[in-house]
Amino acid sequence: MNVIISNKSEKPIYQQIYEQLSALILKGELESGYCLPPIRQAALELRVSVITVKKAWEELERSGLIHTVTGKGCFVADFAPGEILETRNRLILEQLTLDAAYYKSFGLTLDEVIGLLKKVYD
Amino acid sequence: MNVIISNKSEKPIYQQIYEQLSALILKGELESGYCLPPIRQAALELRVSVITVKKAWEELERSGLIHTVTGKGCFVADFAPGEILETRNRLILEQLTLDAAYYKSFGLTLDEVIGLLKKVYD
Amino acid sequence: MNVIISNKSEKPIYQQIYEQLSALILKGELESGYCLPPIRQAALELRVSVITVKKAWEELERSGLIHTVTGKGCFVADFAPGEILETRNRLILEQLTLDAAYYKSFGLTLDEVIGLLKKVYD
Amino acid sequence: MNVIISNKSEKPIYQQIYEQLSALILKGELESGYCLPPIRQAALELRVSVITVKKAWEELERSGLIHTVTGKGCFVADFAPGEILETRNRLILEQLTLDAAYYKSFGLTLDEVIGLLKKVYD
DNA sequence: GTGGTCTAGACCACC
DNA sequence: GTGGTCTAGACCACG
Repeated sequence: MNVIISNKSEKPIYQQIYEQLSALILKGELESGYCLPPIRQAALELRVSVITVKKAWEELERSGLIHTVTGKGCFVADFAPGEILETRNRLILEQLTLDAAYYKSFGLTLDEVIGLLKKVYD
Repeated sequence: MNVIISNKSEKPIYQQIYEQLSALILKGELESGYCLPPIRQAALELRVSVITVKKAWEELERSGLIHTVTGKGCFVADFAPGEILETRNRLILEQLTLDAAYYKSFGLTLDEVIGLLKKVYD
Repeated sequence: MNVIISNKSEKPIYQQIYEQLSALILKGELESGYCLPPIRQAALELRVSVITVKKAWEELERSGLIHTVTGKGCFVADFAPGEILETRNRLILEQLTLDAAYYKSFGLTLDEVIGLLKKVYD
Repeated sequence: MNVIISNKSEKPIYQQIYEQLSALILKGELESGYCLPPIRQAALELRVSVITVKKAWEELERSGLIHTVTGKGCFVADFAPGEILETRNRLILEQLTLDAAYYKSFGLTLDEVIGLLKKVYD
């Protein structure tokens, strides 16, 4: 599953799961048609409630990243060629826009941000 | 006060106040020794609860940005020369490190991030 | 068999099969006495479980549309003259009544519904 | 609240609540800014679990019909002029398209459907 | 007071 | 076996 949960994070657990799985799918590490583990098994592995896992799965389905077949399981969705890249870029751009607003609120110029980014981007 | 509150933001109100005031202080727009308005007056201006304002003030004090004098008011803290810049950079670096981790989780290279950042950084 | 199954439909598979077969019978495309394929063969053709096919067959028998003869097979039922039309109309009227209630709950008049229906009824 | 729940319906309870409330909002019976009852109170009135109500409320928010303010309550959203009509028509058209497909599967002509509709549309 | 999240445990429909 | 729904009850953050 390769999902790490932190109880200390201010983010709700279901969202941590959602974000990590969506990242895995959008990076292509989980291929189309791949069958996710059953929610009850995933709940055991992650040591969270079944409902918490289900909530994350629901978000993934709502985003069009997985497809649920009742009685069979949940499968990574098919993507049209290029669609996966497009979705990835949209998600990242949304985040970047928020981040940029934050930096600007401190009066940072674009060049300053780039300079700092180079330092922390291992 | 120059603080804008949005009920539609997913951020709690006290945090919106905290972030905007800390940005004002760290940008130097509120000088050392400046006296913040009494919380009751600020609450009226911002149309929020006194409790909410108090919580924001407490956060500012915890960050060392303001200093409360009982019975007199809350004052923007004194900063040693350069200290204000240092504090600003520390806050920004913390955020940038988190952001960088997020971008990397999608497999983006530093150059790609910089390219996107240039687009959204008006 | 002329039955199309969609895993992406929100309807359960057995119901998809039931609806399509009942429509075929009520439209007269499957005549009285016609012998349905054995459930195992139907399951292979439709690429679904035998249990699923059996459930659809059971629904058809419950509706009086087919008749099972143990050891021989399942046959489309005999209809008295006019009976098939009557059954068809009863099923459709049940659905139409439900639909009409839904439209009315939004305050639509009969004329508005008819107008919209003309647009979507290719 | 004017919501009627049927345990006999094949539709899940949260969806029944969602559909009826969205109909009320789209019909304009609940005006913009109207504050829905707290989920716990609604749960008592409707004699269902708090979570079930919450699920319905979440769907409403996802559809853009209500707006949740943590700690204050849930309010009927503001609509741009005409937007509410547009949304209403979109929802109804979706349903009508499904219904039309069903009628056509039985071989009904448009005129036949209209004829039957006139009978059941009180 | 409000909503947000999480839990454990149950029953059902479907395959 | 799978997911879908519902329950009661708990704790937290926010105002």
